[in-house]
Amino acid sequence: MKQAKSNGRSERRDAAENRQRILDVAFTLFELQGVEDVSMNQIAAEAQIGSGTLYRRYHNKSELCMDLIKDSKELLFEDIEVYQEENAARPPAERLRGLLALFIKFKEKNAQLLAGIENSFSSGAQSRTESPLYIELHELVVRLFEEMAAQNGDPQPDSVFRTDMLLTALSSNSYLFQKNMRGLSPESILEQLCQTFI
Amino acid sequence: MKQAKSNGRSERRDAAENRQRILDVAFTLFELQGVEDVSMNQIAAEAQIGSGTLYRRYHNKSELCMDLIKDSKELLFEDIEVYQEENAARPPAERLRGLLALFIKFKEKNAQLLAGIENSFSSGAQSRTESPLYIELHELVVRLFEEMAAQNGDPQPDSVFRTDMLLTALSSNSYLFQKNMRGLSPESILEQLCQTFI
DNA sequence: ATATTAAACGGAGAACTCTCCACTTGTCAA
DNA sequence: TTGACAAGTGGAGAGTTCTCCGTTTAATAT
Repeated sequence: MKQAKSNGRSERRDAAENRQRILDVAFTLFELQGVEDVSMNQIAAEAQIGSGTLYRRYHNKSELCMDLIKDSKELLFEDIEVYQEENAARPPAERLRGLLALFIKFKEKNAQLLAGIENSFSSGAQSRTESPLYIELHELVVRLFEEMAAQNGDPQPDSVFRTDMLLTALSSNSYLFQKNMRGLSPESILEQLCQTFI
Repeated sequence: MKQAKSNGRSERRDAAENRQRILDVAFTLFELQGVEDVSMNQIAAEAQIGSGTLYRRYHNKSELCMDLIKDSKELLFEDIEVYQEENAARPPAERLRGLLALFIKFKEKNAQLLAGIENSFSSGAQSRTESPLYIELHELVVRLFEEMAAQNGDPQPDSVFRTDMLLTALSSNSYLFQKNMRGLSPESILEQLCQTFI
């Protein structure tokens, strides 16, 4: 994990220790009290560092959550890739459904952190749509939509737009609303999404 | 405007004056600095009231924005009603498109306040989907979708879900993303929405 | 008029996010 | 080894949102 900075010197040892401590503390605290109810201050205090140090590494809680979820995210994309390869023969619509199913499973497993990511984007800054998770997923989905459009000679419904809508529908806000207010199960959400967008 | 409270005494005169002052100050300040950059404190100070008094009337900036937008909202619904009546003969898909066009015009005219409403929902509290604007719009759109479903005997795509998706696509987040990042004009957004959801 | 009282008031202060910057400390080159 | 210095640190403090609660006051009943 050394040479973290792509240019210049490698990360200082004490800095690396602090980073690890932050991650550990955050993980534990999130587990214990829920992401929403843990403040950056609390994390800093518990990790025995100044809040400035914490903010130096993570500009906001979002970024911290992203770092915490990185491994799961990589697993997700591996799963997706395997699935896509194993089902390369099947029609793209079906492969898209498979991808969505995997993503929904991922959402269920990381609901808290994902909600934390979306709710804690600091004011004027970036949004959900600029996170690597969004961008990478977007790419994959667009490709599938374009494959679908190529098969039937339809007057190309803009794949990028359609993908944005589909992923917006899977944002924590929208997804949790469907679960909690409309009472839909993950399975029926998947079903409805396919019916609406595919 | 007296007897505002449905039960009990009428609103106190000084309270009414304060309310008006708050609204005036907020309107001016929002105009001057942008909704995002005006704090509740600032409004209270400028209106010469304690912040407690401000919060007593509006639990958060969202509610204040909602009060400020009330008149425009009513105009919107009048416009929609007129349009629906004048075009009652046309197919529901077309009427839905008309409704969306009116709503988008409304969004353009009230972009700042609407964004303020969606961004300032205080933490655990209610969301976009519980505002009267959402609920009323939802009702109208569901009706249109159901009319559409009734005409062709399709295996009823759930109108409620479809409406939620459509309105989510028109939330400030999603809408502004399409405008600013994807570079779509209001017209092309309307076009794409129809292609995707109708 | 006067008393009563629910409503309205205001501002201190708790809890938070995030910035700033003077200070400290690993690291690397000499 | 040592010294320069970029990197890292910490905590005060500015600016927010929102709550709490003792005080004031307008509207009503008497």
